[in-house]
Amino acid sequence: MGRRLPPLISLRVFEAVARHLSFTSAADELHVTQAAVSHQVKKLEEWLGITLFLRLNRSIKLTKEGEAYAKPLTSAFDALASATEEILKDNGSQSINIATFDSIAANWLAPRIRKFQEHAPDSAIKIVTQNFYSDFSSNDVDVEIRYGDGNWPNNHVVKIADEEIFPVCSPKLLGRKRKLSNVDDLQDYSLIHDEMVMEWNDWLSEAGGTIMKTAKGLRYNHSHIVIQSAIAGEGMALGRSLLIADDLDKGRLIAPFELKIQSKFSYYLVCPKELADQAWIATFRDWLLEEAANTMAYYG
Amino acid sequence: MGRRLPPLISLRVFEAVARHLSFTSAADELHVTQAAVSHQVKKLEEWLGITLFLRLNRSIKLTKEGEAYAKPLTSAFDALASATEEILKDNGSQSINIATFDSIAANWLAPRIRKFQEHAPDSAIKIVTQNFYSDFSSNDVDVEIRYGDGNWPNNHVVKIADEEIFPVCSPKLLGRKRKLSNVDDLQDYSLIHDEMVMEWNDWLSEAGGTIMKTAKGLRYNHSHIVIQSAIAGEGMALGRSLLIADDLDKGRLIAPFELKIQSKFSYYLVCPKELADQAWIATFRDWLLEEAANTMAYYG
DNA sequence: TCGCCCACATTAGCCTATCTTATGCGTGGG
DNA sequence: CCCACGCATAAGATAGGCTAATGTGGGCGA
Repeated sequence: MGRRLPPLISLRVFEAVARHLSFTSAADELHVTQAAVSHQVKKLEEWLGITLFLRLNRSIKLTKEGEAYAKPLTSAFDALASATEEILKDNGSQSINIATFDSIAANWLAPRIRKFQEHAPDSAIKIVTQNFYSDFSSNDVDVEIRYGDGNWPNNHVVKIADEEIFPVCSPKLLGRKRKLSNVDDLQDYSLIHDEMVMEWNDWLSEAGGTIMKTAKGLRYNHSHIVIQSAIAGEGMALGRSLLIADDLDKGRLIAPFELKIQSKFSYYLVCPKELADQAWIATFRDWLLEEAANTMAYYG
Repeated sequence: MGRRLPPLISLRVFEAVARHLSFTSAADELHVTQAAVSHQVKKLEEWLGITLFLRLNRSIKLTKEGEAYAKPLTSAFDALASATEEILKDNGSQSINIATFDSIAANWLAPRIRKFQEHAPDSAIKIVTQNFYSDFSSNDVDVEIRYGDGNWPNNHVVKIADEEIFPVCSPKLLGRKRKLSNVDDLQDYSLIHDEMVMEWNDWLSEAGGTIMKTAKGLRYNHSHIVIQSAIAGEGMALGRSLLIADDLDKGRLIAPFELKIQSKFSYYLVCPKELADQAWIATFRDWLLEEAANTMAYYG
């Protein structure tokens, strides 16, 4: 047939820029840097031997040729996308099995997964909560959201969010106060211990507080019970930023200090290497990243 | 917008394979190896999580899904191609200036360039014959077909064809004979010397013949005059495979020996690096390569 | 029936296109 | 007037694509 096509990546980038009339926001859409977009547009212009954009100072404009070129490209890429959607949909009653710990499921994923359903209305999503890492050997788990150090060789691993640790409690615990001024004021409160997070004494030492002799207070091995417990006003807990964002937002919990300690653990999406390139996993990954970024944006 | 598209190269490869129903011939169309095609198809299948082809033993077949997928892809790529053609056409009264030596122009390029016109009907093609290499500093020359050693730094250089050197003459010179059995039989004929090619004695020594004491015969510095001279029956000449293919084909020249010596020079397409990626140059390059391959295929 | 060979698959390694980071540049806006 | 916005450019890292070589399975010819 001998169709001669420009470099396809350049074409796609150009098409995106033409829609946005902005290199920068096209870069956003494509998840690359502005520099990459600039390169690709330049490459296409050189390939064609035709200037496609007029670079004004704080904006760009399509040239006459660029204008005429962009339109059919948009339709063509739409066609590619919808053909792809179509084939995925027909085949797409795939059930997506997502494993994760109780706490992540209860306090973060479950309240948000409905939004993902809307992105991928044709897939049957199943959330499997378990308090161990899956080995993906059976077929009940496709991907897993893990909390840990990210070191899981032989798997496809993508970091979703870092985590910060800081004391939280029910507003009623502080009474009229909203803030505490000194870390050592914590000594006055009963502390809730969470075995999934750092020890209070470790946190205090990093925060420059006084180490406590005795570990007084409640002790749980599930963060979401700790959170429930804190909400109930049973004491001061070490909160995990991702998990308690909603509770802070709703006012069920408050953070009496500005101080936040960086956890050595983060959240990761993990799946078998073979699945890493699958379309729906990429979709899920992108959604997760965006959602986690939104959550973390809460902290400013 | 957030279109999710499969890797575009995979898509394109798949589309080609779907048309050809053959990995191998799609590879041909795309100018890559069969292995590359296999990789890309596999990649797309993994990305989608859907098998697109049934691999039978001596053929392949589209699956139901593949079939449904291929159709819209073909249209979409057609759309991309025709949009590209369109913009190039509108802008395409570019004049293409091709420089080359007299001999190449007269004996090879000129008889074929009409075919290229058909490929690129909207461009004004100009052939500039000159007996020196262009430096591309002025704008009268865009690309050049050169005969030489390929060592021209700072330029984009692509080899078009290698060259073989062997004696040729008019059929009438040999009379009833079509072949000569021994290289030393050449001693009986008057020799035409071509300064653009190797010396007869160099050729004889490589061919295992006897060196001649005196350089008898005519001497020219333009191969195409040498060829004319040989056709006119003035003697035996050292023919350059590419240039004399047509004359051999038409019977105006014959080659009395099977023996061919590999020239240390070849034919190259040369252009300034900045132009190397331009669409029409790539078109011209592909056409040249194919045409040269056709010519050389004459020698089997 | 045997073995060849045709087409696609696979593996390992190279290479180049693409991307990133860092920085430059020109100008309109506060 | 100077900042900051938006694109360009340079240099270096990386991943993805390609190749060459080889493997595999089963028709097809002798």
